[in-house]
Amino acid sequence: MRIGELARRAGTTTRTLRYYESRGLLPARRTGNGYREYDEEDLRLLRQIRILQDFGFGLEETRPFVECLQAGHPAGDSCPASLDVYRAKLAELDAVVARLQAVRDEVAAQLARAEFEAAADLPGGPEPRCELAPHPGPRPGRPDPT
Amino acid sequence: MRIGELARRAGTTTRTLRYYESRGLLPARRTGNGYREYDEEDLRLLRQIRILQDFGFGLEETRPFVECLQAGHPAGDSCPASLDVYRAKLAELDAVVARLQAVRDEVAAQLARAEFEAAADLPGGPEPRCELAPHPGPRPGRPDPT
DNA sequence: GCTGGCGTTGACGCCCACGGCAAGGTCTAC
DNA sequence: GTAGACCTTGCCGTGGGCGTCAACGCCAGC
Repeated sequence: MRIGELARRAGTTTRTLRYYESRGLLPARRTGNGYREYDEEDLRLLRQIRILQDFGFGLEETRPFVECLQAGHPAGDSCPASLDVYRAKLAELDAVVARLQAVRDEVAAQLARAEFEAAADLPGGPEPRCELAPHPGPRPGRPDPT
Repeated sequence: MRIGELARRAGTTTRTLRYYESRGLLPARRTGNGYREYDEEDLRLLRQIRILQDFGFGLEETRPFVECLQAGHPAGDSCPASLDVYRAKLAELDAVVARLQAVRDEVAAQLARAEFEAAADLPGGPEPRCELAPHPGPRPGRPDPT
């Protein structure tokens, strides 16, 4: 099949397939007129790439899976190199999630504090500020020059 | 103070400060010779930007905080617009964390399955494959959650 | 005067996975 | 013979937050 059909069947674009080939990820045979020629095996490789891409894997990270399939293994993750990528991605995801969770909690704390201070400033007196603002400053809103 | 000193005191670079100015985030006065001139208030604004940047806020998301300080408020998050940014970022972080967590679990499941299949293939006979790869289609045994 | 350390603007590079467009070649159908 | 659907290569654009020159101006010290 040619590039357009492969793209349609894999739910992607010809531009993407040409990009993969330029990266050496999905090489194509050529017909006499220079057109790229693909087969069902290429469709399998491509689907493997797309699955991993959907998971957020980088293109280079999909390479071991593709090479594993090209080597004739039953699945893209039948090879040790693919498992290593799985493990590395898992560790990376754990690290990212932990970091984002920490940021999330910090932002939540800042929001709670700021909301509390706003509520303390508006209705009652300026009393609660004695602990929250260490040194005296200009109290409420000044006339803004804009 | 001039741009180099401000950059040093804020732990950033002159390139960054010029970039902020080009974005209209941290405008600078100019001395007679064209040099940028900053004061302590600019340092406060810059520190506010840096804190939020470290949290992963985009530059545009820091703008309400900077404007809040410029308007004379005691803190960058003393204004409703800043609180809105906090809330939006919180929701965004929750969504991202949930998505990454789901991907993480999926990758963990794929890894466990692939490791199991590899262990089943290596030591014993090729028996277990009769169920895992019955026909040459892509049969990675995905959990099919939906 | 000359060196060196500051400052200025402008422009390009980077990363990543493509999208979009231009200018052309190729094949099929009518 | 011609429309139009496909294909080719090549190059620029995208977004975010800067890094890294390049080429020049300003100023202090010796």
